[in-house]
Amino acid sequence: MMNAERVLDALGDPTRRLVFKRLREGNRSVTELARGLDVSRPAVSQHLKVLRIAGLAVVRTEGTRRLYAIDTRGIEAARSWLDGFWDNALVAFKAAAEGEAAKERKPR
Amino acid sequence: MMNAERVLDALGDPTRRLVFKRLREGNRSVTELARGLDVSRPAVSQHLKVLRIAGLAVVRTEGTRRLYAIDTRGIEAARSWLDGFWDNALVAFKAAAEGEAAKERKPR
DNA sequence: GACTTACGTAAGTTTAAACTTACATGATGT
DNA sequence: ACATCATGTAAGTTTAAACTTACGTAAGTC
Repeated sequence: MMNAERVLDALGDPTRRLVFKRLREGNRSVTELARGLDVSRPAVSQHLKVLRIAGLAVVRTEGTRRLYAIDTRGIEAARSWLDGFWDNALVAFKAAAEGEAAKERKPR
Repeated sequence: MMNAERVLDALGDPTRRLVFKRLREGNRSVTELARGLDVSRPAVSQHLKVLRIAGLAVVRTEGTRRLYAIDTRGIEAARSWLDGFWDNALVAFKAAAEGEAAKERKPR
């Protein structure tokens, strides 16, 4: 089972999310992924390692290159984690919303 | 619309996730939430602010206390964001699988 | 009105992690 | 065998953000 919290840690960085988003384009090499991003190629390599360990990316070696792609297992893990809050939260939020509505609208 | 990336940034910290998880217990004051956690009460306050801005928590003032609860909007935003990868990921995976299949066909 | 409780925030410190440079490795081409 | 390409990782630096202490404020209590 994938560790959902590890996934959230992985997705908690903007640059890493950029790398992750570029994985949608299909199988990409590290150099390709680094192109356009304003961080160095080794930095991207490190981000990919984190994504891989989190279960958000898979890698396949092809010759001298390493092609990365999205791994759905990490996504699924994060989804389940979020869903765990859904039921409980809905009740609590409803109660809070009713409390807020009863009071005068007050920003901040 | 809630900013999904802001939600992910918010959930990217372990301590903040701990606070968030404690919100499941229902409406809790800052002092209550801080109890048990190994960070100071102001630290929890700061985490709650981040959660609130991200759309993961709502607050309701009751006398001198401020009761926090889970806000489902942030959760929903994160879910949608993740779902945006789901389809693409499947496509990429398919493409990868086909590439693999083409390779598999020859050797062995 | 003084005192307490509960809290948010400012200011400064500490720490974790993101990043860079430099280097080592393994595959491919000549 | 040598050169090149693509990459991962070690080591050290830099930076962002998590944290603490100190303070100010608003609501409740005596």
